[in-house]
This record gives sequence, structure tokens and C-alpha cells, in this order.
Amino acid sequence: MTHFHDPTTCQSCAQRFTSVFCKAKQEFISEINEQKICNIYKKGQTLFNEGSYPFGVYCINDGKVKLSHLGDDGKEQIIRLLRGGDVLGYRALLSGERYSASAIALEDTQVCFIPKELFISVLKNDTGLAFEMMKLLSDELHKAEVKLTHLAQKPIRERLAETLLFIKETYGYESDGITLSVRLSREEIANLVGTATESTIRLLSEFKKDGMVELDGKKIKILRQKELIKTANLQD
Amino acid sequence: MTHFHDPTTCQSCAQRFTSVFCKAKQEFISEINEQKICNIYKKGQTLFNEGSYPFGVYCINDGKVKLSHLGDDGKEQIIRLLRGGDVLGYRALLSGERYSASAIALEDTQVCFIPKELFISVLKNDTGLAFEMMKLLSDELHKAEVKLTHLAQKPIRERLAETLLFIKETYGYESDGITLSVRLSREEIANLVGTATESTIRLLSEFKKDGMVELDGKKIKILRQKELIKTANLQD
DNA sequence: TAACATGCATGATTTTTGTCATGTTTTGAA
DNA sequence: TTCAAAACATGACAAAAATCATGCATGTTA
Repeated sequence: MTHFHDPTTCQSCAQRFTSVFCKAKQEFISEINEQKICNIYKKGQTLFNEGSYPFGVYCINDGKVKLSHLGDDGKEQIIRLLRGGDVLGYRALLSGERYSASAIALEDTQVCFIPKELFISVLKNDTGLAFEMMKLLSDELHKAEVKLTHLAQKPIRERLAETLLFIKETYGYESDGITLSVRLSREEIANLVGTATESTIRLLSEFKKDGMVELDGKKIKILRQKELIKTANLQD
Repeated sequence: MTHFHDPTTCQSCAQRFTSVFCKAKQEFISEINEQKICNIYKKGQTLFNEGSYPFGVYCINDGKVKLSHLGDDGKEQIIRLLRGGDVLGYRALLSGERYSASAIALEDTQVCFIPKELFISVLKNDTGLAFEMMKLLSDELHKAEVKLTHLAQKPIRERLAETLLFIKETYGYESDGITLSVRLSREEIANLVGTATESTIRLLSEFKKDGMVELDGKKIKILRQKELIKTANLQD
């Protein structure tokens, strides 16, 4: 369905200015360019599975990916949403463990794979990149801690509003400027919010009744962002 | 009340084999040793405050510290519990932001402070330490993600049981082998679990009735760990 | 196109959890 | 030691959220 043209080189990649790797030294980028393997994952396909061993990191060229955990009772919890320029798989690699989450394409997605040995060796020889990685990890840790606090303290209504805004921040709008440019099922939204699917459906209907959103199947339009922000009860 | 004798040198510090810094090269350890500043914080005193700028990292020599966030409505959420050998303050430093949490001593605690510039420069020149930091960040991120999932999916009863086990893992028992060696208020336990104080009090009473714990003010004894693990409904 | 599965929607009900009120105990400071 | 404040405990109630049940729409496959 969707068609990508091979980025061919990291030097010409659309993400060369946005990914963490943009801070790596030229010589290493060349090396990565030689060893990287590009692949296309169709919607629903898995990049890697929770529980298996990492053998490299993935860099999204174009597309959308969800990163999700399985809870002890088998329920999905979506941990992160990723887009072009994002790197994934580094957490498990750096702490020397199996993947603690699965990565699944939300739409057809083009991904470059960088082998473990190369990644580690570049990281060893390029202090700048190492600092970028530490910054990335620190930022993710921060986000996780904030999310944790909200999960513990905010009611579902606020969290759903916050999640819609988060989706908008992450993937933005379609060309009409109001439709969220990702199709998520109600269940996926619920697994992002951390609640039951029915609660999510009900609250979305309420948001629609209140005129904050418009619903058309999986298409969600944000009509009144300010109202949503108020509903989310955000401080910053 | 409590008396510490100055560790004098990093080379003789009780934590020299457990902290991340143990992997740093000798020359850097010497440098840290010269520039570090040791301090004692009394119970309840603050090492640093959410919202202020970091100017270094803290290394706990002996004692206990809680790291907590304020939610948007001002309610405390305890993010992490720290003990001797743990480092803190690096997250904000590495991502170049203000502290996103406050650190408060849970009992009289001895802490070494390492200035920002030194920490960064050692990190730049010691790849091993940089990797240790990445591993540390990755581990923390992992823990945060698991906690997030549990917070979203598990009922409070399970989370309280899990929290008691977590406290035990972190701080261990007193010499009697059953009393948790930290005194936390019910409110603090609630802020760790992510629930209302009353719910925590009620459930602790239930646990007591079920014979899993014994309560004597802030002293909590774990009588049946296996039952607790079952109650926590943990997989691993 | 029929048959089926899946996702969406909504009502009814139950369970869980939080809040409010009140009393008791403990703690710490004067 | 005494008193006030804080922490603990518990009951009653309200609110929030999950679960169960059912129906409708949509899409998919034989």
C-alpha cells in the first residue's frame, strides 16, 4: 500500500537531523551507513517481542510504532509511541536484559537496524553520542515518572484528555489541521490511558457531546484543544 | 543521635564496591575524592528541591532517602527509595533540566556531593563509567515502566503487597529478620502505592488480620512473605 | 451475498476506591 | 509531665471505575 523509497544512506536520510545519531561523528555515521539494514514492517507487524534478546537497535525512518508491555494478567499497556527519527531497543541493550516490551508497527513503517556490536563500539568511541544517549534515557525516565504520578493521582477523565493531547503532540494532525494522524482502536487508547475499553468509549462520547472532539470511527478530530487542556488539568 | 565517622576517602568508603562509581578509573576516583563534599542530613531534611537547578550529584554513603514528585494538585508521589551506595540527582543533570523531584532524608543520612563539572568531565573521559550510567538509567527506566503497568492494571490490595515487598528488597530487615528496617508513615506508604492514606491503613489492618504482617506503630513485621507474594500476584 | 468476527456503543449493576466524619493513640515540644 | 498536634484507625457514605450484558455497525471471508 504505502511506498517508501530506500533512504540509501544515513547521510541523506530524512531523519538525519532529528535522531540521536545526528550528533555522532561523521566517521561513525559512515560506518553505521555501511552496516545498517533497512526494512519495512507492515501495519501490525512486530519489530521485536517482549522476552527475546536484543541484537541491535532500531531507528525509525518513517512510520509509527507502539511499544507495549504485557501486564501480569496479559493485558497490554502501551508504554510509548514512536515516530520517524525515534530510536528503540536501546533500553534492553544497554542494561543487558531481554526486551521488556514489544514493538509493533501502527502503520507501514520503514526502519533501519543497527547491529549491537556496532552500536556499542560507536558509543564507546564517541563521547558526544554517549551523552546524547544519556540525555535520551534521562528524558524518557522523566516522562515515565510524570506519567506514573498522573496514573496514581488523576482520574480517568483527565488522563484520557491528556492522552489525546499526547497523541497530538507525538503524531500531529493531518493536513486538515484537526484530525489526529494516527488510527488507534478504542482498546489501544484505553491501554495508553490505563483503563477499561468501555470507560474510554464512554468518555470519548462525553467529550464529543461536550464539543471537544469529533468521532468518525478511528478518526478523531480535536475541535477545542483549550477545553481539552482544561479537562486534562495540566499545570505546565 | 546517629553518629557517622567521616569516610575521609572514597578509597575507604563503605560503598566503594556497590556504587556506580566503583567502575570508574582510579585516577578519577582520586579526583572525586579530593573534590567531594560530605554532609549529614538529619531525618526530614531536604537534599534538593523539585524545581531548582542541579549543581552536582549526590552519593549516599549511609542512610535512607526518598525521592518524590508533587502531583499537579500538590499530592506527594514517592518515585524511588534510596539507600547507601545509591546515586541521585543525575537525571536532571544529564537532561539539563531542573530537578523534577525532591530528595528528603528518611533518617539521618550521610551523603557525598560531587560537583557538576567534575561529574561531567569524569563521564567524558571514562567510557566505563558512562556505560555504567547508561545501564543505571536503563534499569531505572525499566523499573518505572513496570511500575507504570502495575499502577494501571493492578488493584490497590496487590499494589500494597508489592510495595511492602519492595520496601523489604530495598532496605531489608532489622536484626530480628522480620521487621522492616525503615519507619514510614501510613501516608508515605500510601504515596508509594499511589492511593489514599485511609485505604492503606485499612488494607494494612486486613493484612494483619490475615496474619501476613504485624503492626506496631511504624514498625512493620513481615510474618508470611509467601502469602504476601501471592497477594501481590507477581509473575517473575 | 450470507455468515461470521470484530469493534463500537450504551445501559445496568457491582466492585473498588476515595472522601468525610469522628474518635483514639502516639509523639514531640514546652 | 502535660498539652497540642500529628498520626492512626474505623465507620458511613459517595464517587469512580470495572464488569457484564446486549445491540448495532462495520468489515472480512467463504
